[in-house]
Amino acid sequence: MLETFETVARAVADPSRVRILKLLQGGELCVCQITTVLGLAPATVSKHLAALKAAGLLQQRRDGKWVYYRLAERELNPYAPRFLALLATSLDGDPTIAEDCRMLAKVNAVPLPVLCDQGRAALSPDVQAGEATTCYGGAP
Amino acid sequence: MLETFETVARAVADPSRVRILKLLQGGELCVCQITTVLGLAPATVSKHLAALKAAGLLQQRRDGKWVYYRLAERELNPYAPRFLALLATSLDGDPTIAEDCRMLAKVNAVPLPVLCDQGRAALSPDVQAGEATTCYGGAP
DNA sequence: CTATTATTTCGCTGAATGACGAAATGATAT
DNA sequence: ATATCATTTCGTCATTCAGCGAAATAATAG
Repeated sequence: MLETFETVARAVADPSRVRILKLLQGGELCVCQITTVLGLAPATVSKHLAALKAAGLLQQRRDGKWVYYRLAERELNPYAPRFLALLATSLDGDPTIAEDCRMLAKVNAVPLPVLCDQGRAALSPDVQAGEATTCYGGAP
Repeated sequence: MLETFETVARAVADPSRVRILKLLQGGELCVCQITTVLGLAPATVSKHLAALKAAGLLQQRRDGKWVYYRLAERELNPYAPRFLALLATSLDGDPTIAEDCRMLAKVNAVPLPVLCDQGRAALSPDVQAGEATTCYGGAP
């Protein structure tokens, strides 16, 4: 029980994993999308996702070649929902999280095959003016 | 901001530190009391307490030779109260936490000078029957 | 069946950390 | 001042872990 709690707490105690969780507040994303936003190696991201899933914070879904992750709605770990709730109302003003959010908007504009192939090189060099790059419910 | 969050999350992501926080739900305790309950070296406990304090989860008070720690009521870290609230309603059924609670009852029965001097050797060999060793509001 | 592609696992390295004993600090008491 | 005692800091060791590249796996495409 203490160990169960610790697993979730440890999962949340890493900035990269928090960034992933905040990204997924906007809905499910495939691994290559997350990888591109974070700017980390696929192996690293995959490990983080495995840790978050092991903590009951994420769920997985396979669609063809792509694996999509989303915030857990199933309660595998009794503490997971509480940490997710805490996170849902935290860090929205953080510059890194905000930047990730902007980056996600760009990533969403690129088809998956192109994104997976080219990574960040597939992104538009700058945000198009006039486009409402809303993130997920938060203020700009 | 992300770093501020991380500091609290990391502080909570260790079982010894969680045990300390749960112990302090019953009110302030001096270092030697915490040390005795946890069964760890004073140096180790001191470091944990410093980490918890740095995370804004604890406050300190000196009374003569003794230093008392308590859960922070001052908001030094904006995320600290939320983690404390989460912890307040967590782990009450955990065996380790429950055992710590029983141990605390014994510790409270010993005067501080004796406890600091003798450590666990000062504790009664077993719980006295008929004594209501209530912990902190939780069910037995 | 054989690429090709997305993701995961493996093996490694450098950095962070929990544990302890020993020494330093802060405070009281003699 | 000197001694004593509680706590903290320092130095060390073993373990853990984030990050990466390379190799393995899983799934589609040809």
